[in-house]
Amino acid sequence: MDGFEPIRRRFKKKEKKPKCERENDTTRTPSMLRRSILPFLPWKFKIPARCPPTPPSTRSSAAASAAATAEEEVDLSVPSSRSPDREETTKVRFRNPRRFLRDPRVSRLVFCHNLAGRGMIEDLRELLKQMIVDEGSNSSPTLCGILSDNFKGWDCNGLIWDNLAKVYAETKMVHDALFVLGKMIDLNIQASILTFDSLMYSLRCTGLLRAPVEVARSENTYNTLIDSLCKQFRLNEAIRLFQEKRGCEFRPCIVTFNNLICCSCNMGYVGLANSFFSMMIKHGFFPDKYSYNTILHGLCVAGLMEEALQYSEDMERYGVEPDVVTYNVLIYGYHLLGMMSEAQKLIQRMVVKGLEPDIVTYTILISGHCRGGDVEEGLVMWQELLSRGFELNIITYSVFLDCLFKRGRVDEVDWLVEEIRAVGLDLDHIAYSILINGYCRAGDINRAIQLCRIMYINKIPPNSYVHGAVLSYLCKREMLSDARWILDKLIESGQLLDVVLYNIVIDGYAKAGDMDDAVGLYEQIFYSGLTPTIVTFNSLIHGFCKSGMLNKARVLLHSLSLHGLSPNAVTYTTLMDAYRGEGNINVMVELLDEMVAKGVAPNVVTYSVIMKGFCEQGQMWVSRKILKDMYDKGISPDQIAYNTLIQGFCEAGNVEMSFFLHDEMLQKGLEPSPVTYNLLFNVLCLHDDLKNADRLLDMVVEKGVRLRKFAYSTVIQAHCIKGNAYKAVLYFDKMVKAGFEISIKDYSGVINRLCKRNLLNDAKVFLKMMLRDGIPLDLELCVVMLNASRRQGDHRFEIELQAIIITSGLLCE
DNA sequence: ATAGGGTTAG
Repeated sequence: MDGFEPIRRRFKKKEKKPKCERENDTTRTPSMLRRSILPFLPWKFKIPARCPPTPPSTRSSAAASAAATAEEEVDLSVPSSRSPDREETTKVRFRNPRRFLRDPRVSRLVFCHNLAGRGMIEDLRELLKQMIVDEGSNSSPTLCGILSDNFKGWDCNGLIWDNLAKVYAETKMVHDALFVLGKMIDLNIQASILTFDSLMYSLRCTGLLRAPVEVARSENTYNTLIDSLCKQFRLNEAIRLFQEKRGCEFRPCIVTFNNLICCSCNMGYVGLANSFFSMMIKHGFFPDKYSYNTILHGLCVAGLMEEALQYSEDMERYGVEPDVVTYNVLIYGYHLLGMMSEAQKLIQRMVVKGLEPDIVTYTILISGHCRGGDVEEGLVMWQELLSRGFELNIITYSVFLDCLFKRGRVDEVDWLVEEIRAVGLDLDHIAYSILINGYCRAGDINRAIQLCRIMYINKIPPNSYVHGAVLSYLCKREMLSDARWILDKLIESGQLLDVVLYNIVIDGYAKAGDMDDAVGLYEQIFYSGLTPTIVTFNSLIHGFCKSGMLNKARVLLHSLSLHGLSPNAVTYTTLMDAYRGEGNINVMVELLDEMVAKGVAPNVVTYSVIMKGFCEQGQMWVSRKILKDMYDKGISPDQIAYNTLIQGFCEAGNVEMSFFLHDEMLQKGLEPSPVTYNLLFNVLCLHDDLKNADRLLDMVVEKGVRLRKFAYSTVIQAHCIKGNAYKAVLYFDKMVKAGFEISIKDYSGVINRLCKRNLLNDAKVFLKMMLRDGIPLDLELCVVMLNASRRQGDHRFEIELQAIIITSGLLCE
């Protein structure tokens, strides 16, 4: 009975595995555990007393075969279907039970039928896999013989055959799998699509791909085969088979067309999907809701909203009613384009049509709002979702977790994870990677690594997203040798790595100005059998620009086509920014022209770079015009675009225009950023307009805007310079209350300026605050105050300061 | 058989 223990535990808790990691995953402990347990299963058979075991000496092969004709009834003890802890007895008829029940293969196949009967398919497969491993390759004739001789007519017998074929396929014993499949055809047992899938997967690198076609040539085989190829993203082979066999050997069905459309879309070939759509109509099929929804999805993902809407109108015209999926697909399309207002309009339309938004609709909306920076609206949606009583799933929770991280609300993550656990959901590999990415970005590498460990414990090994998060963390902190060490270890492990991981480290080198290592790693990409992407080149171009090798960068731009790559907006913007940095506006504009000529659309960053370039040349009004053009071109300027222009006008001393742009931001629904306020406070203070600076500060704080420390200290120091010590103290206090960490620099900035204006008594107020906060004096600040006290003849303070200098040992440093 | 979540570059 001992051997049952781990198995029994499995009855109680069913574990879920991420779909994509099911295949090929041999490191999962449960299966290793099970594999080591299963051969020792203490399966008990009670051989009837009237049928004593044959003494070994009399067991000749002749006797055995003679006895094999008799059929006898045997009692079998099996775990009870109601309670796995108990056993129950089943009567089974066998030909020659003595012989067969001593054969472990037979007893295991009995167990297999028992498991299948109770729907425990995973355990069934595990047991079959163990048998196959024990028997080795070319064991299929023996096992098939036992199955067909003794188990014909048993319930679930077909299931055993099917899974035997599947497990052989999974164990890469393809010849055995094909043998079983052939026997199944003889016995008229239908093989499942899952089995075909497994076989196809095992055969994909061998020359045996045709084999299943040879053994299983039913009307439906080609459809199954094409579906299976589509599921494995082997579009070329699917199309080849479709073209070769269409008309003569099989008639495609609507599902096959839908699968071909789906696969084409998933691989990014929407045009091809369109052709299949037309071809389907030519074959006399009416596209159904799956056909429409699938192609709509493909169009939406490709950003072709207009065509998608066209299809959705056709759909209605031809009497295929759009359903929730249709609307969700369209809403997702708008989400991808960042057009959440259009998405909202669609919701209204679907409600008018009597369709209720479901959990997927809400997930898309929350994700869209949070990604667009409107977390408040995301929260409203989240509340609505909760109030509707939907049962939340891990995807919805993941979206919300990601929102929290992206808005820097890291302390709220814990309770959400707590809630996920409380409702009985398990974190999956995406949820983990969101957490790990979030913690890495928040700088909490310890939490991230702790989560990696938990992933291993839960048998969800960290994947490329997780490795990428850790590598980015290290690269951002210029811990490049550590990043490289990890990357090398991953390369050594022999698995084909995601080129993104190379990109991250190459970018790290480029940003650090280490172009030798950047180029070295770039070459390693080819050694690893991978291909660089446009991101790889953009990082290299950025690196060359940063190192002042602009010509090299430009040459790289023009060599992209040799690698089959096209420059994108980032490529051009990087180069344009570099030439701008050198004050070479001409080349910047030249590159812009080249970019437009090549059909690469400038984006909001490109425009910001151009505006900055013109501002730096004193042409603010040209920049202002560019900002207006952006609206005409349908590109919404972001905070950085406005800040760039505001900075231009600030540096030109045009306070009025700076504030005009600030107001325009608010009017356009764009929340000014902390940088916007830094610029505005700075320009007011430079122009001695402290009245307005105070007013703005009070107003903004009142509104709950979180300012940077720079904004406070700008105003405080301006007051010091003007000698408004009272105001300086007031705002210093507000800065402290806002929770900023105050250092000696903040105090010395204030004290310096007060001393310069001979406001020694006010300087003393700050000195007291500073000592009260436990911040030690430094020599420089002492000397400043010492000189001021001498100038003002404050001998007492002078002596006090001298004493401080001597007793604190500042002179010895 | 169709829909929703996570990495890299300016």
